[in-house]
Amino acid sequence: MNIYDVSQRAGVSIATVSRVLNGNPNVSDKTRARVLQVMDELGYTPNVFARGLGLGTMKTIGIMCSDSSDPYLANAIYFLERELRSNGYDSILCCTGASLENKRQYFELLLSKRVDAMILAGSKFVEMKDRDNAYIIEAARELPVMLVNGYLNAPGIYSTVCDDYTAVFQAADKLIDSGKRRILYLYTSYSYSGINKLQGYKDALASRGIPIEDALIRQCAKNLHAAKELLVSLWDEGFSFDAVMTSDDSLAVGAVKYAHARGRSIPDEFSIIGYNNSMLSYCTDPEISSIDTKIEALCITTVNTLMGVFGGGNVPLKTTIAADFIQKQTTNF
Amino acid sequence: MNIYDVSQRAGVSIATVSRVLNGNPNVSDKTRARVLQVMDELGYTPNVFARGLGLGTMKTIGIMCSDSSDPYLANAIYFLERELRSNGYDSILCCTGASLENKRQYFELLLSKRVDAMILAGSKFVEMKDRDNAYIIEAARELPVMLVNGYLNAPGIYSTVCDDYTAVFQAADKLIDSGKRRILYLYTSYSYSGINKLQGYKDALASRGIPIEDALIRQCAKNLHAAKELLVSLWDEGFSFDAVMTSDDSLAVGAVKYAHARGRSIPDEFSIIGYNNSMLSYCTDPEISSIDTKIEALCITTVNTLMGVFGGGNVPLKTTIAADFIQKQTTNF
DNA sequence: TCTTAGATTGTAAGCGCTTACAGAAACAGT
DNA sequence: ACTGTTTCTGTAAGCGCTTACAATCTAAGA
Repeated sequence: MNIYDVSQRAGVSIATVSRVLNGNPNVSDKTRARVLQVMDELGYTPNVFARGLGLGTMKTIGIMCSDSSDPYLANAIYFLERELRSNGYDSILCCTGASLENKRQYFELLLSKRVDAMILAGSKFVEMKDRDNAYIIEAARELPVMLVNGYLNAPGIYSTVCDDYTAVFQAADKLIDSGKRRILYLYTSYSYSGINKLQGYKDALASRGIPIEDALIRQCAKNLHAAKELLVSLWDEGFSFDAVMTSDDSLAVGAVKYAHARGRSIPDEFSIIGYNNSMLSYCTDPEISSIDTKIEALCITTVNTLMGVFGGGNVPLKTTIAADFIQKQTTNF
Repeated sequence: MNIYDVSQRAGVSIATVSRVLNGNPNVSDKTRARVLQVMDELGYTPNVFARGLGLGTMKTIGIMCSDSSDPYLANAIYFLERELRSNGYDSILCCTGASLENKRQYFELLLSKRVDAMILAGSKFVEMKDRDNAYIIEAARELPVMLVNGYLNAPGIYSTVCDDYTAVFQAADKLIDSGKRRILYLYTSYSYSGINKLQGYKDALASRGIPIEDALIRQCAKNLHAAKELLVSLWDEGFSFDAVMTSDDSLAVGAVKYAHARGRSIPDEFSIIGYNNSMLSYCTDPEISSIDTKIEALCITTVNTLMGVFGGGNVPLKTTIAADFIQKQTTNF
């Protein structure tokens, strides 16, 4: 059943039906009502392909995320999806994995689907080397590219970021207030937000006159057991520390396990601060104090910004949202 | 740039280009090579709308899940997506939330997008009341509907399920072997798999001559704190139990918290078995023994079955996959 | 060299919709 | 009643692709 059937039954031309479909005001109320009724009677739904062909758009946004099984990103997907839908857009999801080549490939794939915009969820999409981001920058000339928690300075690329720097700075500051001096910093990768977090840590220490020791700053696979083992081995080597901040909750879970394994008492003797305030931070005993990056707000802002771009409004290229420190049981502020 | 440009440049007709695009064998090798080269030179990608219009399909599968932030479903999404893509299909994801009305609505939405099939991930899509499933059964007359871990007996509905019954039966049996007699069963909902799990529990007890007490079978919100509170209050009321099995890892995490709160020693005095073997079960200390439902295998099978359906093969309506018991630290088998 | 089947390619008619443009209808002003 | 406007509707030309069918070419056999 197609637009022609509807037009026949309603006794009008297909152009009129199409106008009704598209909310064109040049249709008399009477005609519009009749057409709508016929559509309803027939249970007509327009063919999206034909529509897309004519309009050149299918009201679909491409969402890329590096790993939907990361609870943080899974949440992001959920919120992005919900917000897009409430604005009348659908989404095509691509989980790219970590490899740059995959990201490029999936990106192309989404572009070939003629999506109206791309949302890259998670900071993993911005590479350190500029030339590795060329494919994004180039695409942004054709369609809006939205980065959730990432930043690239190029026309057509809109960023919604969390103020990770301040969040970590303040959290570290509180740790220092609570008497900690040897604060370990565990991070998983040098992404846009990863760099900001690390800088927040360094500046907080510096601002309190605490020397920054490279040995206290450690990279670690994003895996709770890896984090636990790292801390255990550092400790067993005699390396001392009285708190740990991590760039991700999963590492903080590992820190709790380390503390249990080596009998360190939390939070007084040993404090832990995670990041993302994900479900993981509620699973351990004690529950992990963590930084809530307001993922829902980030996603809402991202979609609102995108709609602004579609609407032709003058939209800021970068929006920053403040994070919240969520005090649970691994700190005693 | 379109197929016409390519045809011009390659000195052939658009029909030939189209044939190359579709892998039609009636093209000489020489011509094919030339066309492919021109496509490459021009960076040509076919317009999906036009293609969809012509073919009546866009090689897109609708995926519905009730909640992508559930780690189990997030994983499912990841695997489904990956498998579909490797078969040349894209996916449109819808996270429906719990309400039946939403599910219906999103279902319609995906149908209107002319997806080639629907995958419903998670057992939450099969309602207890048959008439609430009517919309699915009806849709299955038009296009394949795949249930991941759910079962509906109707033409066109293909199920890939985990053998939850046996998994729970055997796990309960081992608990009994290890000396437990008062085994609490915590479940979140009466879904297809929920019913099977519960039956496995009951039959295991019955087969060992242990009476089934209704008071030992408890429903609980899917929330670790709710589970903890439930156990704490049962215990404080003097209700005794020496093990707990849950229909979801999140409840098992709550059980660990309860054990810590009330000083019960795991696993000897108190054993815990979770379900899904998700990341949550690795976060606690001790880590939770859990049942691995082979989500990856389920997803692979689902997609393979779907491809079989597309290929016109004779495909079983229901495939069952065995689960694995993963022994960690909350049991001592 | 002439046929002829088989391989290859081209022509043109859709697929269902949008929309520029033209035409009809309605209405007000004279 | 006659124009000039304004409002509404219809016609028809795409959008870029697929594919049935017709046309052409090739090469083997007579």
